[in-house]
Amino acid sequence: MEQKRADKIADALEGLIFDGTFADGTRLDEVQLAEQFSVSRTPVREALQRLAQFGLVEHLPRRGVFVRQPGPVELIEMFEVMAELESVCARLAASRITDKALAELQATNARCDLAVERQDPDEYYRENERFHAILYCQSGNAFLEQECHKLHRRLQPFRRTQLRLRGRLRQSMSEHEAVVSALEDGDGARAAEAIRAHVAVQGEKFHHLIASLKPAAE
Amino acid sequence: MEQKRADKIADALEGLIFDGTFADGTRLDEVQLAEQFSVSRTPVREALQRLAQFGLVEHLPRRGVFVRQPGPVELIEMFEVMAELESVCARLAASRITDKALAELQATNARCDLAVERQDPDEYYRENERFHAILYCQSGNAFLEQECHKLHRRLQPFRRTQLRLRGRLRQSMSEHEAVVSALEDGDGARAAEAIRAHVAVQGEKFHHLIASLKPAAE
DNA sequence: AAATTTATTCTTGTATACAAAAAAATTGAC
DNA sequence: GTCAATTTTTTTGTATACAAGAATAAATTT
Repeated sequence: MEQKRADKIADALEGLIFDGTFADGTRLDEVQLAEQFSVSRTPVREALQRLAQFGLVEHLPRRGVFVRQPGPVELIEMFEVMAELESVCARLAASRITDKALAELQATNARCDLAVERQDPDEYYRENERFHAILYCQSGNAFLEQECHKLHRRLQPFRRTQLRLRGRLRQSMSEHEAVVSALEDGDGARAAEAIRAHVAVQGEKFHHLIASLKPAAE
Repeated sequence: MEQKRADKIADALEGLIFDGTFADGTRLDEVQLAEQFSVSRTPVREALQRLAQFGLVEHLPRRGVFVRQPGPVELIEMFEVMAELESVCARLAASRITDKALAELQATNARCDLAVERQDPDEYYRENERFHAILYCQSGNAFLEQECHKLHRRLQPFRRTQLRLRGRLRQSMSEHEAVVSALEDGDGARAAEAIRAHVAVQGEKFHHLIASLKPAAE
């Protein structure tokens, strides 16, 4: 499991874009990054190409690569797709999920509950991730699972801010329970609707998401 | 819009993988491809990395890149996801589609009909592509549209063989009409179900798909 | 003769060198 | 002084050179 230098650079750059070090529209200079990472331009270029494929940067031929933060509209769209993908997972999982996975889902949810009691957002975050990962897996469709993980990862920085909303943790919990309940009953339609409502950006969440974007948009 | 050499090489390699010139498991030698395309290793490597991101080849560190044709299971999974994505498009389009787009959808379908009459599979193929493209666009979600196009493109070589099934063209046509009819009524659920049934691999299509894979699998 | 270890070769990953294109700057004209 | 044109400089894209790891072949040992 030897990771190439290019991979590590790509990960590092992804982090720097996520945490706002590189604002939207910033040009990423190859030679500058190269000496910053103490490597040649070659691995830097590889990393940038990977980021371009992931949509984090835009590569204009003969012009350079520029950070491409999603705007409000694109973000809403991505969350809509995420909601629909997870909805599909839930519907498929309703008939395909194993007893063991269902038990693990309940256990994960219980740990979420504990995290809410302890007011531990980080722990909640971890268990929440696990909850969704199980759902993806239990769709029984490995390709769908992969696609979900990709988009999930892409939306990660925006979802973290969402969890800081007052009372959001408890509400998120009850939404999880609705999903589990529907899965227990093998009710695909209900499970799909429950997870869609959980993931979709609507109501308060919408305003909070837009507000969190303001600094970067300026 | 000057296309880099690497882009052209990526496209060419994609074609060579699609048409079976490079069978599953084949190692793609950098220097060999480089002299074959009369370029250096650099653009070849860029092209290979792009193909790896698209999932057409697998890149084992320090080992090389190998053609990775999807097996039967993965193919079924991809078609399932495609069906669900298009289903989402249809559901969203039902409430978002413009009158003009609906008219164009009907016109496209009429041209499909003509192509069936003339027994012109190529013409049908083109108009069929257009039908789906309109649907993606009318979801009103540009991100979803992009994702649909990506997967659609990936599945292209496998879908072409499907259209050669006896009587498949006419059946495909009537399925299109069911989608349009539902969209005319603004019935999202019915439109979603219609397009899902249209795209999903089931019944005869399943056997034909598996059969078409046999040569490559050997 | 079989196996293990060592040496050689081959291939990938990285660095550097070069070429072409775009951006910037300087010079010239009005 | 401003605008345009040409030159300079910077930067990307490509080629080549080098280094390190993996596969293979050879040789020595058991």
